[in-house]
Amino acid sequence: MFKIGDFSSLTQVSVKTLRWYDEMGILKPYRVDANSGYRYYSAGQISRLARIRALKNLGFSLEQVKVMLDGNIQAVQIRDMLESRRSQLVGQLQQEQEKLTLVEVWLQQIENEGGDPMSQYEILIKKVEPLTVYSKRQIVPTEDMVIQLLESVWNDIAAANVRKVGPSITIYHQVEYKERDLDVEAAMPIAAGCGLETSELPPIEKAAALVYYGSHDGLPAAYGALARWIEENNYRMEGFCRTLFLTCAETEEDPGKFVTEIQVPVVSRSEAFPCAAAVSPKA
Amino acid sequence: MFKIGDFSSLTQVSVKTLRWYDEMGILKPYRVDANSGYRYYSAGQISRLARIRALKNLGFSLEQVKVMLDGNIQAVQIRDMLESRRSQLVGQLQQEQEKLTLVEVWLQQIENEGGDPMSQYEILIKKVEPLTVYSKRQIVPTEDMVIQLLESVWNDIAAANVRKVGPSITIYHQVEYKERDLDVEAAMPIAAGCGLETSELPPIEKAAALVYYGSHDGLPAAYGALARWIEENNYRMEGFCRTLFLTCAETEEDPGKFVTEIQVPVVSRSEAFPCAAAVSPKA
DNA sequence: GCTTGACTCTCCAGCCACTGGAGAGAATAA
DNA sequence: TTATTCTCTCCAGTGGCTGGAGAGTCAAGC
Repeated sequence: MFKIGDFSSLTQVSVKTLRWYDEMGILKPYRVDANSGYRYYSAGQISRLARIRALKNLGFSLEQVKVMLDGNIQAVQIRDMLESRRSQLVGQLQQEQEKLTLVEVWLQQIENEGGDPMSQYEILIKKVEPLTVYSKRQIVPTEDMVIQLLESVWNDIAAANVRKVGPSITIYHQVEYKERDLDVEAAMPIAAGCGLETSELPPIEKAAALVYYGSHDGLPAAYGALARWIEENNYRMEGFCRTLFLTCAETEEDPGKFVTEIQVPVVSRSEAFPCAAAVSPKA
Repeated sequence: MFKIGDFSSLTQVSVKTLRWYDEMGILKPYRVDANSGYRYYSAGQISRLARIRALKNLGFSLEQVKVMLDGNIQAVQIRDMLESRRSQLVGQLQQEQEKLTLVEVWLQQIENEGGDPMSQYEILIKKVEPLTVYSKRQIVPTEDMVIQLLESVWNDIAAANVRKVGPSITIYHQVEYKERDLDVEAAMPIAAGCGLETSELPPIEKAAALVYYGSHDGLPAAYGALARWIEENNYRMEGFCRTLFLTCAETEEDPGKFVTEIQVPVVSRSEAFPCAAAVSPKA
């Protein structure tokens, strides 16, 4: 029988943590003195505590640990929990790996160029959620006509008296760069089920996004910069580029102050993530 | 000029988050109406928000992001922050990798053997903190004499009237297994500066630890099981093993209920961690 | 039996970066 | 003038603890 302090120095688990495990019902003391409230632990409980620490060590939450230790649980359930934990870990590992790569690329750029260290960071990798939109897709002869397609979308929405819930988007349904006969979609996010026929823009798991300031004349250069960045950061374009007109003629008068976001779907150049091979045991 | 909701759908950052950034002083609205308290954002702020999101994306805290954006900060400081973030990330990656390996080994064992899925998890990898102890080191002819060495330590401590602050420990200062002439140290954690001469047990960065129940006769088998586990989990022993007598003759009468912990220092077999190579950019 | 000091108790606040909700006021459309 | 949709502020909660305050308890020495 140990008092909490002794049990703590025995197991190298802090007194606070032991009290917390008591409160959570994950490790009740063997006996609690009714008068003083003192907690007394038995030697036999060291095992349970060791298990708790081992499971926590693998990154399970206390709630999960509780289930694994208390529920009269079968091997198959343990396996399921391990499986889901594994895929979680693989995902985390990939994410961390990506962050690390980004940090290291940035460091390299500082070493090499010494320029404004913030300048690069207009660009970020993000997940784009699926979006409900009203849209029109068409093959237009030249770039200029894209705006007219967009305007026709605005007109339809104004006519139907529907609220816009996001910025105008154009999607280029072609992988290569073309000057003529562009297959382009003009889309406007609206709420679903509001009269107009809607469609769903698919999510982009990983998009390289660049926010650009200034008139639309600069957009080709911005696309170029983004393409270069994608190359340098060991990604590969895969999918259709989107342009989001965050502000444009509708909300901003001065074209020099337009704000535009370019989204390019990408995948890591090193898919079949190099760690994945090293990960499986006894490989 | 956008109201918070519009700015939110424009940037895909939630209203709550924008309010939070306001409160934290990391992104103040362009204008706040004095009467209504309504927040109004300008298109120009999209850039700052994009930077915030990009830096957060790399895993920096809001506090750090604030410093990076507000302080008139030099390239060298940015570099330092990136450097420290990088080493942090490398550490995290290694840890996650290890967890993943442990999870996968466990999964494999379930596949192969289908036995009690919890049984393995008496064992965990942990860091052992340095410890201040009173100790005696000696070459003893046989295993049995180890107990006597330990008892002599107990006697010294009792004679000096000093409190013990942890379990008795024996350390085998030899790498190979020997039956005779063991170089062994018996140690007892005590507070520093209490009269007795103390020494410091070094920390163990990574120890495979097994908690064992039962009389000391079973210890050799436990050592064997631990050694096997280490092998299977792709570790390698490196350093001197410790035995912690969590309970023994002092606190427990029944030798069948003794609780003992074995600690074996280990290193990952795959030092020069396989991901490390894949990590550097443009490798 | 009394004092001292070490231990233990409970309860509250804080961490991080938000999310969710309540209740009240403000803006906009019909 | 509603009715609806914003927006505001304030509070609670997340996980897994750590730290601290203030009060009660235990064990040893006198």
